Amino acid sequence: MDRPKRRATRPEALLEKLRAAIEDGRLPPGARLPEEKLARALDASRARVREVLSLLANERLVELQTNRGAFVAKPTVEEARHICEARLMAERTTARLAAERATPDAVRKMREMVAEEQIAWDSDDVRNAVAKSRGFHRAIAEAAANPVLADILASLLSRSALTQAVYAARGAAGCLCHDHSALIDAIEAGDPDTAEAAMKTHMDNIISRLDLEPLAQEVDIEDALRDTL
Amino acid sequence: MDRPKRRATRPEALLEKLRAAIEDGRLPPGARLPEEKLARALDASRARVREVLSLLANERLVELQTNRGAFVAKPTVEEARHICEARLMAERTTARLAAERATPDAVRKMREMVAEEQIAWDSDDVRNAVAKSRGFHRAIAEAAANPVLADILASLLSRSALTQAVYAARGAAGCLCHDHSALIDAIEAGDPDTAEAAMKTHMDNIISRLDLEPLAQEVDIEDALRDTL
DNA sequence: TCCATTCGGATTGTTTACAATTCTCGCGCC
DNA sequence: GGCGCGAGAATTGTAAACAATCCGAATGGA
Repeated sequence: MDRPKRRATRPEALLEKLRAAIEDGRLPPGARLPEEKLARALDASRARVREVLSLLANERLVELQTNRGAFVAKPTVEEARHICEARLMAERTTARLAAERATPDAVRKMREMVAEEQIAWDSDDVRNAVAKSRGFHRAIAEAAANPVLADILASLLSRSALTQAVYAARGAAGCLCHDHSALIDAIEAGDPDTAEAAMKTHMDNIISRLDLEPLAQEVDIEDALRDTL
Repeated sequence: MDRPKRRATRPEALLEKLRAAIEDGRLPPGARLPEEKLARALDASRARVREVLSLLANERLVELQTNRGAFVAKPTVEEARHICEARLMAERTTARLAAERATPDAVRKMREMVAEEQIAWDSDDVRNAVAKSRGFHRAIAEAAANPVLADILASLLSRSALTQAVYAARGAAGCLCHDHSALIDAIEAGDPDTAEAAMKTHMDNIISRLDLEPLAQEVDIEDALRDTL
């Protein structure tokens, strides 16, 4: 019963495709998401697209405006800070648990991800490099052997991708592979404290490369133009 | 334009109603959720009910079986452990942040919740008491002033309610108000370390009152009956 | 020339009906 | 009496049509 009759995309695959497109910036923050075009592009019914959009809205990856349609979410500075804070929490715990539970196989996967990330960086394939970086963090979550925690972290990683797209300082996207290596070493050594500390410095690095201060998110028109009158 | 013409329930209100019903056990784990009956009971269209069910499935509060319908989720022992672990993480961070940021108003709300919880306990209204207990934890999350974190915790609280419904040791549901008071004191004093510690012991208490060991979740029929043959 | 208004196209929201699958109950057979 | 089988009912999955709303362009007037 595996004949190619299975036209169209299954619901979860559909969601995954859209999420991936948003995560690596092919659909940038603020982009419009017309139901019918999505349906055609993904070979699905409009109803299904609608459902997927509703799901993504619940994850705060898209914003649903009544009677106006769906848009890729565009986090405010405020929200970006909250996401970073939550992610710091999740990443630290994940690193600690991974150090306690990681199997050799899981460690191998992490190193693999970092290697692929490095290759992508070397060939200036930023999009792919950032994707591999996410893959690395997901690999850690897998090693932590807690699907609930992994889901939380995955969601925060997705939203982080959005904040990076909006607030990344010029030319400074993505992680530093050096940090990654130190992290893996601590996890492989089974040292939770060191792993957590390494993750903390890693996250500090990531956050410090964000431009959360200077952007005036919403300007008051009157204020802005008062002295030009 | 506020005339009562607004028949039926708005989508988010709908979701909230269902979630609440699941949280406080009016819809117990494993319960069937026929779309049409829900639609009638909530005065909504079937399409909308469908969408809400899909949302709740994404939160793992209901399980969606293709062609078979929706059921209130019934966490396995494994999953229950994972939820507890994740919740411990979220609660500790929340308590710490609340201690750093709580306003007098927020503290007042916490005390209010605890008081109402105590009243409910005294009148043997278990369901209401547990609900107030959740409200208390939510109040802390609000004081932590991080909506992202608050959403994560809220989701984990919902799922915790499910695990409690399945695995709570006989007659030992809910939190201990004594713990709550100590926690609030630490938060009010603005002492993050003490608050986090208090929350940790509180969570340890909650978890220790769960029966996660003895239940054989899925029995192998052959094994179970081998020596009776 | 600029602004307000209105009309048409496009997109979203909702309902309806229909197709497919599963469950239940009753019948016949072993 | 118990088991398997099959028809009917009930429920879910899907698609299509309709209604409501919003956006943009063209028109008319100041």
